[in-house]
Amino acid sequence: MPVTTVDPEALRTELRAAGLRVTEPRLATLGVLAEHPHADAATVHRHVAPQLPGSSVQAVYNVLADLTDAGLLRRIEPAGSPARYERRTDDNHHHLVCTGCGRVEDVDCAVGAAPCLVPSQTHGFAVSEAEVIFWGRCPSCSFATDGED
Amino acid sequence: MPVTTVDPEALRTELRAAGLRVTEPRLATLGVLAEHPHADAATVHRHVAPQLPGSSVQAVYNVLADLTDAGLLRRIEPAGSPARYERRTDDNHHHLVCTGCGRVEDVDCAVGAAPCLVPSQTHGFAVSEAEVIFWGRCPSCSFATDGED
DNA sequence: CCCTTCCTTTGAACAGTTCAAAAGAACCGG
DNA sequence: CCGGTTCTTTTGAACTGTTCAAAGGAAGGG
Repeated sequence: MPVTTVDPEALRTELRAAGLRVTEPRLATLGVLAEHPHADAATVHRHVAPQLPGSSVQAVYNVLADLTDAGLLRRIEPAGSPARYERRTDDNHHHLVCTGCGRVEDVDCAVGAAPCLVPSQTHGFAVSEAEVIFWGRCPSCSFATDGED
Repeated sequence: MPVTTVDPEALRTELRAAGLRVTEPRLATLGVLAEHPHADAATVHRHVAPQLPGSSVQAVYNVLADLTDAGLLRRIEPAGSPARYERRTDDNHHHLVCTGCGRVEDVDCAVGAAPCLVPSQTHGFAVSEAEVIFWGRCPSCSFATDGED
């Protein structure tokens, strides 16, 4: 199951397998996310627009929502950032988010399956997933700590 | 360092210690959060309003922002929920969030100090905190899984 | 090739939050 | 105890990111 493919043929297959129709906006969106992981809706639209003149931001939102529902995309919402989307849905990994610029990087999880962590108290909850976000300063922002905050 | 105090005297001391002036809106907000941990801005306002007639939602936002900056409150933003605030700032604990109703519960962290977890790859980031959110269904929502989703 | 279903577009609306200026209250000094 | 300065609150509006709804258009099965 390729996860960062840009090959249109593979994208077609992925869409069909998920029970979705193959359309240009969807192919373009998946293509953009393959090259720009963790892009938000506005970023996806910015990169999709040149290939699909006249496409709207709302169209991107629709596509992203459909693909997310179908399990082809995973949506992450770090505090203070707009929602971001990524194609790595098959593994359980975590994120490293820069408190300065919002940059997001993937961090592999030691345990492959969710939930990789178990809470010490469950309060009766049926826990399905453990979401981990590591907050820190990326290399670029570490040098510019003065003016910030 | 009391953390769930409603005693006005202790709240005063806390504010002064943080270098903030003691005002009714702030005392009321801290009081509400002591009784309703993980309340969002609207909820805080709803509980503050009766004691302080004429207070606005914006006033609550200001107070919450000030107290958060001063370190008296911690702000958490689970995906899909408005920002929530809590008074437990001195320990490093995590959260259990219900995917059905958004209910939030505290989960103690095995390791007291942040970051309690270390990422397997740092990508050059200076990691300061590991935020963990356990997603699941609370007891009430577990019974009503049918209609949902 | 047609029909049904799903998708995209368009336009508007919405929630949560933030911004800015003026009025008011808290604290420090005398 | 009182005045002045500084910090807070109020008021009103604006903004971002996102969602909703109706109508036109395209994809895919027969």
